[in-house]
Amino acid sequence: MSHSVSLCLMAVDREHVLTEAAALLTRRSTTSMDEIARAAGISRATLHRHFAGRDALIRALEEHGIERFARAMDAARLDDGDAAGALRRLVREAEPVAGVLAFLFTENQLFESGTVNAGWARLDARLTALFRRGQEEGDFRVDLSSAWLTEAFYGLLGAGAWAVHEGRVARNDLDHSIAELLLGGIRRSMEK
Amino acid sequence: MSHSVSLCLMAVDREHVLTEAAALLTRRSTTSMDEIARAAGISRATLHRHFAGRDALIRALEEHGIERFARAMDAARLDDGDAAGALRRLVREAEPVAGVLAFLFTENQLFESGTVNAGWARLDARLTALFRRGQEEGDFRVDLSSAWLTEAFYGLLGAGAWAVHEGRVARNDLDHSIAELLLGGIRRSMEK
DNA sequence: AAAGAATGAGACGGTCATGTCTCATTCGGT
DNA sequence: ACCGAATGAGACATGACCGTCTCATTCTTT
Repeated sequence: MSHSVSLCLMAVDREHVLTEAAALLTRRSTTSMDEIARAAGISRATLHRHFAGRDALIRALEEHGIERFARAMDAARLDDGDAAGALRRLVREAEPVAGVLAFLFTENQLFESGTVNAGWARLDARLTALFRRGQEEGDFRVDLSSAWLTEAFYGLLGAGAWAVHEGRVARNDLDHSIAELLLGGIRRSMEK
Repeated sequence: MSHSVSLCLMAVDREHVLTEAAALLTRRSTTSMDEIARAAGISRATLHRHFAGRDALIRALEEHGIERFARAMDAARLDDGDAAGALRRLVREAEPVAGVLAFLFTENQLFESGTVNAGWARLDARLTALFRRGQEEGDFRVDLSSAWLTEAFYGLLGAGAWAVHEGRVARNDLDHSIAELLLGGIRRSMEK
């Protein structure tokens, strides 16, 4: 019975292909299947054997990105300690996924088929819950809606990933830059 | 001599076409020339008569967006008063251009022809100068580079425009949401 | 070594958007 | 009313990409 073996190999390939695809598509969202296949070191035929089509590939990438981001949330332990610390941890953990996330966001708009992955709602809910917790604990300001804070989080994460990719921000500074700007804003303040 | 008249009409059409094109392309960056033409109320042939091709249309859109953003900067009087106030004014003035700007950013990546419009550098310079002024006047924190603040500004502006378009943030709150988050951050602070 | 699965290479047809062209029509100025 | 410019409608060729297929080759397993 070679099922388990072949499935295992396919899984490995799948992971690798998705990684390469993400790297290319975040840079240029119109990358062709041929380029993706070549970057992944496989032929276009094999790529089509693993993913029914470009659509399916994007969907798989979406699933993968959602799962990675969910894992980042797990690793950040959003419910532990104060909300600010949790947010800092989340930024650090989510940074590697930022590029894919940004791509999926803009791409989701392209999919006007209406079938949005339910995973997004779960992620949004967890993120919104974090902001709301910070507000309820008196740590975060309440004049900015948690929905907007969620959007802003994604926006800054994407902008940061892009800035690093363009060489305008050092990767080492990224966590600090994003988290500090989000938490403290631009203005200099004496306390806190 | 009917030159002046015809040129005038073409200019009017051009403006209108660019507006419609911007509206469509910000929503879906792969909108076809046909759709753009129909939205602008002209035929595809006429669209091609005004703009040499899709490429030229995007370039014209870029020029238009850059000029609008430059005008927003003028209107915001970046050099007047304290930097925070100037930033607030800029957010307010730049909000209508946010969607186009966001589109042009992601699209510029698609143009890997290397020929980036020099106008971007001028905008970046003015924006960076504002942040630097705030830092030098002791108003803005100095542990975040002005380059990063510039990127973050674009990122938040784009995220805000998107959030409004998706109905997650009220348009009336947008200026306040962006400016306040940028200036003060998420955290609640007693002073300032 | 043999059998079977997976892969690579490439051909093929189909779709879609683009860019160019022509021709009839309409609009505007004189 | 007339004439020229601008437009609309549509045909046409081109090119890119996609999805599918076949066939030879390579590897994996037994």
